[in-house]
Amino acid sequence: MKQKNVLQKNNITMWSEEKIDRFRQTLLNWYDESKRDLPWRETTNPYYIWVSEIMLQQTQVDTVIPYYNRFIKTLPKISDLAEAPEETLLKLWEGLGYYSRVRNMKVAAIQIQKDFEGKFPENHKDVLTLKGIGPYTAGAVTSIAFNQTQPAVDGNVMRVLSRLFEIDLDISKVSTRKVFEEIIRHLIDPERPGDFNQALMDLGATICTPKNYFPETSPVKEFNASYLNETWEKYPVKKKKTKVTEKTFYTLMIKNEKDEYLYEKRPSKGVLAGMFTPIMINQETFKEQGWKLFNEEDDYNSIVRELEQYIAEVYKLKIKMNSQPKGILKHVFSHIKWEMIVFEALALEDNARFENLKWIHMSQFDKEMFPVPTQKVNNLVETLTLF
DNA sequence: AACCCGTGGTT
DNA sequence: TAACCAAGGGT
Repeated sequence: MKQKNVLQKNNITMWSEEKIDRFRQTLLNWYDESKRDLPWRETTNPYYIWVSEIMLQQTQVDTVIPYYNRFIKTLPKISDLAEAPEETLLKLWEGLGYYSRVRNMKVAAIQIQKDFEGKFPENHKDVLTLKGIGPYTAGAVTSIAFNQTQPAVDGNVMRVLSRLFEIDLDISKVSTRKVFEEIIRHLIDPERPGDFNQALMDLGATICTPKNYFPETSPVKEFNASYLNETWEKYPVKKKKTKVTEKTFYTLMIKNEKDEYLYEKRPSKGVLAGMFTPIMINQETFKEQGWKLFNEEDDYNSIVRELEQYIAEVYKLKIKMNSQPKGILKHVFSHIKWEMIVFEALALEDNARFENLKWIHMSQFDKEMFPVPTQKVNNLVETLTLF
């Protein structure tokens, strides 16, 4: 029995060597003329390439640029990253999201100091051992910084290739990436692998986009089977996401006599792990615990009395809440939607002394790292007069 | 394999 | 507006 390779299994016919050569030339010529000027394209320093690739995970180029510039300016060497306190790193990352990315980078920087004598590893397998670096990022860094012929298959590349070859595999599945990597191993330019990978991504980001895709404007349209067959609207195939769940929180901005506000550090796992928010009480959990004498509608009086009692019992803190919410804020995550019913409150005695609680004065807000939902609450409260 | 993890921009 | 999307990785 003859063993079928990955491409044969998926009914993908690879181009001839001659066609592959023409494709490389066409794509790289287009890239040389049309590539975007990006700060991380001014260097081959693997550390800087690494930083950019981590920031670019699930994040748009325009968002990343200022973060990237500030990050490498503040921490110009891997050793700086390895030695930086977590608060410094989180402040540099504030607003970018997916905060485990920067925590993992610190872990990886320490790995590099320990296992690779402080020098970013060149071996692809070594790179993959670094925390937070997966198949895409390993391929990106080794191809761009070290000119290795490694595939770097991201969402752009899968979209471009699925249209070029009319591939109907579901690109939301992790296993699909391997098929596209095999295609890239055939196509990648051995002289300029990093540029080749980046060219495909630029093409996906600027021309071969998800929407507003006009294939006749593509520099490689003659290679595009879905264009020639007028089937491009079918690609890429992507399973729809499940709906986001909604959660409602009574959110308490508690102020003491020193005009400081009370924040609570979230658990080390889960959403916004280890970050500060005001005290947030999940409405559902609250009800389940038997605090249910209130009815909703526009009368918050009974809710407020219960919340005051709850804070006294759970946090050992006497507070006086305003009887009406200051506002209702919404924040959408990738998979959750928060509704925050924000109340202002005064601490009648400053005896909240739990480890996870922290009083912070408004004048220190810009020095603290706050996730965006907390920033929204802060902004709301900054506009109000308490009592 | 399926789900978790932020945020901002578009349609 | 709800849904979708963006240079993914960890568990």
